Amino acid sequence: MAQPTERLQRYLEDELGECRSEDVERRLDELGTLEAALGKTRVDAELDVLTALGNRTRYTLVRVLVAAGEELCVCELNAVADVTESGLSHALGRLVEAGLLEGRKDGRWKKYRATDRAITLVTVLEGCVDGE
Amino acid sequence: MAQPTERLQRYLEDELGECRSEDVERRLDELGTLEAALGKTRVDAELDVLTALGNRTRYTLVRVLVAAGEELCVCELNAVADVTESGLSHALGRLVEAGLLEGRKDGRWKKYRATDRAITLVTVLEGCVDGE
DNA sequence: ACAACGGTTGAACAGCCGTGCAATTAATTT
DNA sequence: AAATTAATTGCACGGCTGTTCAACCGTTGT
Repeated sequence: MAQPTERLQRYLEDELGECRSEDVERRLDELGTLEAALGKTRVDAELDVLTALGNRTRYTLVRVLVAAGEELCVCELNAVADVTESGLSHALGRLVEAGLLEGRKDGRWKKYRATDRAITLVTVLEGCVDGE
Repeated sequence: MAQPTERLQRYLEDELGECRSEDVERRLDELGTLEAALGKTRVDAELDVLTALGNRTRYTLVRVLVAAGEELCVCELNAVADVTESGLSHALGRLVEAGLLEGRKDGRWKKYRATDRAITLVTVLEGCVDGE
């Protein structure tokens, strides 16, 4: 949303053959609508999920929990994640916050399992990445 | 992979009632297998995609291009992304590298469109996040 | 050939993010 | 009740990442 509308003007002239300033306005409006249709709240939520997954420690945890197909104890996950117990806890917290894991306290142990959201995302990612 | 195998030992005693050191070995092996099955190369590729998407500028670009359903010129995208032209270029480059966009040079203009991978991921994300 | 334009690239800097340390809470055991 | 254990939390620091600025390349037009 800077002022270089001139470039867009020239581009539209190239594409349409002709271009009045109202054409530029219209195009800008279309693009604005396209962007607005995303919805900031929604994008924020999706970004939260993406950034939660976009880290080796956290992604590995999710992947393992999905693969396990059952809940695992923190002390078990500790053997998987290459971080301090503290770091592990931070990671798990972030993932719960993003709705990718669910935690359950069982006596003095705490167990985590992957949510449907996590399962779906990991499965799709696995499917569409690396077919290459 | 630290030395606190003792905690896992105690946990397994709790779970199984009884636990010999070979049980701990077995569990550690299971967890190791689970982790190894992920495949470092694959995880790396997936992380690359996730970190590429996990940024407001880049994710917005992908979202817009998917919603547009057609290729858009850099000068059009410039109206959408809230960054310098240079920043825009960096973002687009990163997305191409992650296999989320494809670029095509058309005369003096350059156009980008979303790949199938991007379409799939955005669609799924939109579907499983924020139904809440 | 030169100038202008569209877009990219590399370097540099600011701000964020992941991790570890130390202290803390909650549950269990003695 | 005190001590031990499992796990979390706040803080601080180092490193990574996103952005901008400036210089550059390729194409188009004169």
